Amino acid sequence: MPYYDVSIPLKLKTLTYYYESEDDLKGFAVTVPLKDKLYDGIVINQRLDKPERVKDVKKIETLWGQVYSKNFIDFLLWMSFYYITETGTVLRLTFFEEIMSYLKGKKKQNRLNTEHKNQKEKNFLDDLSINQDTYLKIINAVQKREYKTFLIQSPNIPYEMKLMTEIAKKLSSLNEIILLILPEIKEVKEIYMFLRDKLGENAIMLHSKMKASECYSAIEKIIEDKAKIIVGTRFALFAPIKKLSLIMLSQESSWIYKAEESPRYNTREAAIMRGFLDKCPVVLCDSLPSVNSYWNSIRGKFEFIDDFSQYPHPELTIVKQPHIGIFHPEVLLYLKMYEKEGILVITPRTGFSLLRCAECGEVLKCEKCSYSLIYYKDNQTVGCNRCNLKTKTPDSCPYCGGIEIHPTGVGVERLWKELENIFSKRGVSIKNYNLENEQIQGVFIGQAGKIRKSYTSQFKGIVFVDFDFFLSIPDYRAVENAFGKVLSLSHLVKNDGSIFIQTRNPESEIFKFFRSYKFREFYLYELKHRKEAIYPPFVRLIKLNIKIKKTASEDVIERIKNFLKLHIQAEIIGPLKTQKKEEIFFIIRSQDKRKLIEDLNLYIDKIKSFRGISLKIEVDPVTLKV
DNA sequence: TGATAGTAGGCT
DNA sequence: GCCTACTATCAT
Repeated sequence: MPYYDVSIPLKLKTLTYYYESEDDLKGFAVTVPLKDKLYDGIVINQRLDKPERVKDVKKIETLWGQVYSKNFIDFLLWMSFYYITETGTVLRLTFFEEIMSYLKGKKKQNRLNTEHKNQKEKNFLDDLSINQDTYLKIINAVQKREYKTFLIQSPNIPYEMKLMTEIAKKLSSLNEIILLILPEIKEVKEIYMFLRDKLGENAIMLHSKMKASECYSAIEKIIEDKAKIIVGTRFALFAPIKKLSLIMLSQESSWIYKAEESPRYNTREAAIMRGFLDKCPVVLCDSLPSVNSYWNSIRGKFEFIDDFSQYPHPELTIVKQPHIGIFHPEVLLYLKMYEKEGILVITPRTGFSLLRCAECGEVLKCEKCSYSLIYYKDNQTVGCNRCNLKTKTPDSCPYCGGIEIHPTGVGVERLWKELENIFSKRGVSIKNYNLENEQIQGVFIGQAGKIRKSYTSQFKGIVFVDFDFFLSIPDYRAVENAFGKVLSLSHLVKNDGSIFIQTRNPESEIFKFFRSYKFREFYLYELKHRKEAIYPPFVRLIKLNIKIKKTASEDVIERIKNFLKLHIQAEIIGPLKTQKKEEIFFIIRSQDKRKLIEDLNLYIDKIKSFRGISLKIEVDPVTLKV
């Protein structure tokens, strides 16, 4: 009697059912009984015997037909294995609900047509050009129908978008189905609009802010093979496309690609695996590819394409952040010379500044979470961005009692004041940079984390103030991220423009790579350091987050640690504290990357069964902080 | 000692 | 996701 493992979109692993059919039902939608209810699920695989421990195997109630390809099921299984989660949790990412309502014929009532107005006479993408060699390489790779990953270092983000649209145009004319993924919804819409103008109904959009009915009709088009180009956010990687020809990922190093809920997958890694299983090429683009991806190109796993050096770039100047005043004289001069052509000044934080005790040199920190406190000069308060707490500015240093506390570092408030001082007499307007398509004239202020990328506005220059903040973030990827940020904004600068970076330590080794865009040396430097510090990509890190409930016995943590040490052949770091008292985490580190995941899959149920805890697992964590 | 609430475990 | 069985707590 044939048995089938069925996954149901619940936090649940596969369950076994039988069905009188010798067919391989892998990828079929089915309805099965569970407890005393019926659930829809998907057949994951066929098996000859029932699992030993199960007494009565129930029967598959209804067979709905094949909805996922076998490759796609393998992709789900890989997701479940690699991220150490139940198959059901992964299944929930795959538009299963939409597929079932399609099969059951419950077509959504008001087919909200996403018909868009044939507006836009001109799009910023029209004028851009791309490297024809790169274009042809990708088209050729698609026609070979083999897995292969390209890593393209792009000159800027608009270039990536243009490359995507050109390739989409060509491949849709050849009847290929391609998936374009970008980090932000705004960017997805931009490309979608452009492609809709050129290619009409062939292009569809998929992102998490779409209405249920819009999402449904998108999935319907995919099922009926009417969609040739699927453009979306990471959400779209799990679209039930039967035969993919190409996956392209813009800004592969973006932190937005990391899912924040279980399964905490990394879109880049998942996209590569989907391409591998579907036997199609994967193209990763970034102006500053992640160290991880670059390493993969060094060791021959990816083909590296340098389109960055094919195009001119703004001059990058690194100057000393002065102790008094905010701007280096050279920067000040530049501001005064080019203020009419538009200059964007970027600071890492809100408020006026941080505070530092002149006696002991400590920067004032939040008592609860030890984040640096932000000083708001106007109302004489200090606040913690993480805990959202605001208190009166202390009169004395909490560490040494000293009474000389000075502002240090630069925030938005302080920038405003300084720029007003410099420019008020000259009648120059100072504005917050947040609107799109604004007339660029005068001096703009932006806070690094909040800048929304525009693809049309162009400045004469960008100035990064207090850049050291980005480098001091406690994350092994801080350097990579800091310079990634600079390059991801470089398209906002005209070709004859300049980017200034103000730092307290301009002699530092890392800046020498960026002065002349010497990326290879940067990567080698960074990789050397990671190897020495035993960090990825040379090892695998897994974070185990443990919430301790009231019912837990006092020594659970100790017992879990002993269990891990006994069964997992890896370095167990922790328990480490989080800012929440009832939550701790372990970092598990191993050079045998595959074995670590295998071992954890083996023992995860045992770890979960410790009483009074709830466990969250994160493979390849983005940051070691919580 | 039984009602009640909150929670942990299993489902094939 | 949902049902059930368990246990801690408290009023009776």
